[in-house]
Amino acid sequence: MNTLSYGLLSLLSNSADSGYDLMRKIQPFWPAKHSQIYPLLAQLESGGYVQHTLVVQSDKPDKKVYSITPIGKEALRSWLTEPACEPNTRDELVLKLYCMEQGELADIRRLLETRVAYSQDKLAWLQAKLEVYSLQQPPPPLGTLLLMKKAEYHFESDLSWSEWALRQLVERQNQEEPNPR
Amino acid sequence: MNTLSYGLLSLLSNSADSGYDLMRKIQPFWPAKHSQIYPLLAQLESGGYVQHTLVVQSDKPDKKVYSITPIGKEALRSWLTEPACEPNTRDELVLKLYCMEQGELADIRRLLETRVAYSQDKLAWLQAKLEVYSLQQPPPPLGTLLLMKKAEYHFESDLSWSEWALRQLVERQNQEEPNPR
DNA sequence: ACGCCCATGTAACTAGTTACATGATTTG
DNA sequence: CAAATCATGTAACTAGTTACATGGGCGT
Repeated sequence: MNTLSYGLLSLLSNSADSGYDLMRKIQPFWPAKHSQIYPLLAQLESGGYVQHTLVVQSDKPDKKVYSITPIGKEALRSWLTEPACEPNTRDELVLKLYCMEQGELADIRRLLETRVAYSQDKLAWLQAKLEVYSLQQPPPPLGTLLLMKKAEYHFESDLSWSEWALRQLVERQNQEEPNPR
Repeated sequence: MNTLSYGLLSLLSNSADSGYDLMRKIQPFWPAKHSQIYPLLAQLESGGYVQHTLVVQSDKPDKKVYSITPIGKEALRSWLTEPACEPNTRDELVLKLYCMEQGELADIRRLLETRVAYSQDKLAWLQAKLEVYSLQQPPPPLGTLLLMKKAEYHFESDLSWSEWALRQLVERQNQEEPNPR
């Protein structure tokens, strides 16, 4: 049982889902491809943590809808008593910024502009989703709200930072080419 | 050439360093163990991107100090012209929060308290480091500043979120046990 | 017609972690 | 006297990505 397995159980503890949907839902919190998820679900099923029923669809391919079992819930319960391991972030942009002196300012500027746009998109998408959730009756479980708020905090700060960084860069650029013409 | 290789080159473009030091410096931006770094450095050397000189030390074990070559700098230059891939974060805590209904509120509370303390520590450490850097003469390269500021933004937001989440949880806890005695 | 979305799976590979191995020096 | 730090490396494993494979429906 690795972290991704627990993550899948965690999603299933809120609602039954197909492997395909689990894959998309877990992306923002724990990136994983379908090729990793399908075998894990089979493994979880053979361990008795989940079970599936085949749902036949006419317009779309048939799917396996997985649901959590009492054994799965017990596994989550004991997992929750253990401390969480430290979060880790891998961001290629920061590695690039560290050696920015080696390249063209225009390239670095493009990288930062891309990041600004990315954060804006993510933030807008999240806020739309939070809006929907706030109107929902009955209100969604507290866990869901905490997650979405965490993502909102994160992208707000990422946006602020990247905008600030871009301003720093533009300042530097102006210093290097003062008084055009 | 994978991202970690470029990351090592990026660090070396600012200062020559031993594998051991590179390992510690790259941690915050791209977690990696020494067992991954040493073979990569050997590979980078055989590709002509870096070279090392043996530095004999009396009080500590001898070390190999790597420095970047013109070929390495050229590799960085072309890497900087390519777009950076999207950042990804893996945080076990969010997976745990998502299934918090399955466990005890006290356990969840402990998890959040741990996170609050963690963010506070990181933030304090960073701000001390930023303080040192601001006094430094000559000022450090812009890239370094951008990175440290990014980390500061990040831990500030993480701290705000985790404190907010903890308040939400305590509220919920009070609702469940109203008017003690 | 071409490509994307849905849906599931396996095979081959790369990336990353844990464990094994060694050994001196400093700190509690 | 035990544990941490410095320093390098390899071996064995787990985790994660890319590529291969299939196939109907839907939009342009």
